[in-house]
Amino acid sequence: MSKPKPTPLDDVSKAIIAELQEDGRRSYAAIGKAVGLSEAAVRQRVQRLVDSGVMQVVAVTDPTEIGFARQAMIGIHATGELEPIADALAELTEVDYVVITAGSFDLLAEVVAESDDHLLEIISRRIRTLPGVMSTETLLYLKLRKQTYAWGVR
Amino acid sequence: MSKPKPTPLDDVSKAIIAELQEDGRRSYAAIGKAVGLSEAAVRQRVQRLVDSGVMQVVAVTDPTEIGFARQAMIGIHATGELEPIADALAELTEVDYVVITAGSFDLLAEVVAESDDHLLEIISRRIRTLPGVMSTETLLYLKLRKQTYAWGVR
DNA sequence: CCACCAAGTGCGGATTCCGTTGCAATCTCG
DNA sequence: CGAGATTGCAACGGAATCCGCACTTGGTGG
Repeated sequence: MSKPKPTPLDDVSKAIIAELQEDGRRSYAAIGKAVGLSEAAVRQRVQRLVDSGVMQVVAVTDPTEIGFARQAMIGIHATGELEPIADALAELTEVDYVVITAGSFDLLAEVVAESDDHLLEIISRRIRTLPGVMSTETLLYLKLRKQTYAWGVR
Repeated sequence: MSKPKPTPLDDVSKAIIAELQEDGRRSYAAIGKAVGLSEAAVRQRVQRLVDSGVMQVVAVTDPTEIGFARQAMIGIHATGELEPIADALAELTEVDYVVITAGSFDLLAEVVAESDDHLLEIISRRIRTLPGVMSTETLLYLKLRKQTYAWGVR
């Protein structure tokens, strides 16, 4: 939600995040015991982390398991400013991931669709028509092999 | 964790997942009210969904916020069987995302690293040396614009 | 027909959550 | 300096939640 946070994030908060990366429903009391803080303090910090947009606790799934049959990464070549294009992509509900990159593509967007038709429509009607988009390349997902959220639990 | 799950997943479970995609810490009682089930039934279903590997409730963050400065998507061209390569990539802790794709790349792997040196080491020493990997292309992330987990909350 | 299994409900008791209060350390300026 | 503001944490009590268990209910198959 917010951006004004160049805070480096202290070790205790990192430990709290690590706990919640393992199990997002772990109790504040248990986390407190693990990181050496009271339950209320943990609750406060979690609230702050969520409010500041640093962390969110959510359910994640393999989309194919819940009826989204087609997924693809779209590599995009563009001209001009990239951020407005990224913003436009981000507004599409079928696009769940947008990154600006340095490499052979200017942008990457991950698309989750219900069918081939649906996927085709998103790419050709929603994405390729955006101003600034020169060309796209579709990398259709055949198999999702790993999906982890445990950075920092090294 | 498990694979023996061709279950299509019923509407109630989808609704539960949708609730937890909005807020992973929402109470079982509140979810039960929303989907029309008792608290205990919701608890059972969530437990089952997690145990079967369909869903997990976790904290997610923007890695740059917690000290991982460099991220990149690695596009990989390979020969032979792709699954063993995907498995090998999945074993690397710095790799948080692995997909087998149909397109100009055979595999995509997302890497989270602490520094340029770290990133370089992973790519050149860990990934490019894997048997079957012919060539790689690094798409360095400049800016993560969107990261959503709310499939099904359309 | 009945045993069996899966899934749901109802019900305490233990635990957790949550708002509030109080305290100590740190910041802030005049 | 030093009074006031701010921040972060501990403590606490009432409300809500979680959790395990026993008890229905609705298929399913022998």
